[in-house]
Amino acid sequence: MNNALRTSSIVRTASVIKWEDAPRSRRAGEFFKGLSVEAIDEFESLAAHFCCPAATVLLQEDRDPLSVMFVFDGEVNLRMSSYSGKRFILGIAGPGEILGLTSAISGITSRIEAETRRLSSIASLERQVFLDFLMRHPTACRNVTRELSHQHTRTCERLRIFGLTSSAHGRLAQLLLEWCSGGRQTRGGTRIRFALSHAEIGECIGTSRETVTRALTDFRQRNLVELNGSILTVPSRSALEAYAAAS
Amino acid sequence: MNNALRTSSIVRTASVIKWEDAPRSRRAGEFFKGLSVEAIDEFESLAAHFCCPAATVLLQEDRDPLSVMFVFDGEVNLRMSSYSGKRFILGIAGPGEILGLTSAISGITSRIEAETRRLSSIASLERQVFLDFLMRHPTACRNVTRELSHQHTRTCERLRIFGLTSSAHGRLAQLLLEWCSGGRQTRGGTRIRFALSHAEIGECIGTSRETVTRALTDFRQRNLVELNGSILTVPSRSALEAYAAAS
DNA sequence: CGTTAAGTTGAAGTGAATCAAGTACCGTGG
DNA sequence: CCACGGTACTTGATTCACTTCAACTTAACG
Repeated sequence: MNNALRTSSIVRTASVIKWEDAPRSRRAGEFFKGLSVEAIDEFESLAAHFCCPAATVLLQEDRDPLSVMFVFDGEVNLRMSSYSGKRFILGIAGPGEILGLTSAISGITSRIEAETRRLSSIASLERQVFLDFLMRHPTACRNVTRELSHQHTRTCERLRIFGLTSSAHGRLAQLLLEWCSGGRQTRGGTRIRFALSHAEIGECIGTSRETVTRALTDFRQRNLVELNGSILTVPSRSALEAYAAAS
Repeated sequence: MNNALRTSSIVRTASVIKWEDAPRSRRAGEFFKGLSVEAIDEFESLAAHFCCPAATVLLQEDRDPLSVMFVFDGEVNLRMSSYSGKRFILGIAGPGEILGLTSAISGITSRIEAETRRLSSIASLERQVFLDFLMRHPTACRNVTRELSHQHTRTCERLRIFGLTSSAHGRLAQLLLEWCSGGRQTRGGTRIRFALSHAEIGECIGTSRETVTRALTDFRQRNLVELNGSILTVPSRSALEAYAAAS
């Protein structure tokens, strides 16, 4: 997994041929789909590559609205925070996702903060350089459009949880269902990795640590979930859906 | 204002010259910016124009994900609703906005419903026709990208209200501040038109009718707002901001 | 002038935040 | 090996804001 953390320059000097296989796989996500080798090469020459340790702030509210970051490897917390210190997690960006895209396009300072959860590999472009690149490559522009609509869909789903589900238990159920989509189907149910602490889960659904604990123990008693260490299993997704709908 | 409700065919037969002035002004919004006369003409030939009365459902959850609608005139409620009957208003789309854009681009069925608030003038394109149009006109594609990022920004702002402000009073204050951006600055404060009922405001911020009433009377007593019929005045925006931050 | 929708106000019930105390689980260093 | 400190988790008691239900007032409209 850490292979991907090698900087591009190393890959480049190794072999030009590799541009068409190995690096291509490294470039997950909408943006690089269908781009010509020349376009990717150009992108590579424009981007600044770097790795950063966990808890590195990549984007901050009202600051640095002028660059776009591509996540090649790692995990990045996307969060919002208020002046009163309250904050919440909008989602977690993984490989292939683009940070600061919305504000780069519109020019409006976004109020989303990005912070790495662990060692991550990032490529950064200045806003104007990025926009010029899009002008030269209509395919990239179309990909960005698609990526934006994915991001918007995700934000809408999160808003849906907040807007339509008033109870904390219901919101947690919804969140687990959302995570189930990315989980592994096994006999015994859908299995998902449970990397977040109760506090962070609370930040995802806008509740306190304690409420998350209580809700999870409640779910366990109802046999809606099973917890073994950091592995969470949902025996019956439809049962959880029914619970979520009822709350 | 209802002039714009004339269908395009009428405008067309009237005079070809008018294509370059009057209709251009009718086409508010990101999408038509910088488009050539030929491109707009092509768009016009592809689009189905129609007017619809208030309370017409334009887009429905899980239905009709295959068309894009351009609002030329009128107001359209954007809302989400759950199977349990609960629903909330995400925002109100006006002239120049595009409905169903996100789902048309990504192909994922969006869960946003659109319903006219009053007599509205709409142009509709089938999804694939729209996508083909974008392929032929890179400028339109770029405009769509910008429009998408605006929509995303708005969704984020709404999510911000839900995620960061736990009290209903605080959320109302935030909503009013959001509306202030589109209000008129006068001596005496920022004046905004207040077209929504208390019930609808409640749906915007996820609270009950009664709570909205109580919060508004509270705000009046604190001199944070003044209410005269359907005109709401915010004497000091900063005072309201301070209140919102404190809650 | 009567009917319907919207707004107002009160009282009761409840879900969740908060505070507080205690437990389990690490890795560290004596 | 065990004491130690830190973090995450658990559980209980209290408090409060909001929902809900209900009665009532006001406004809107044919």
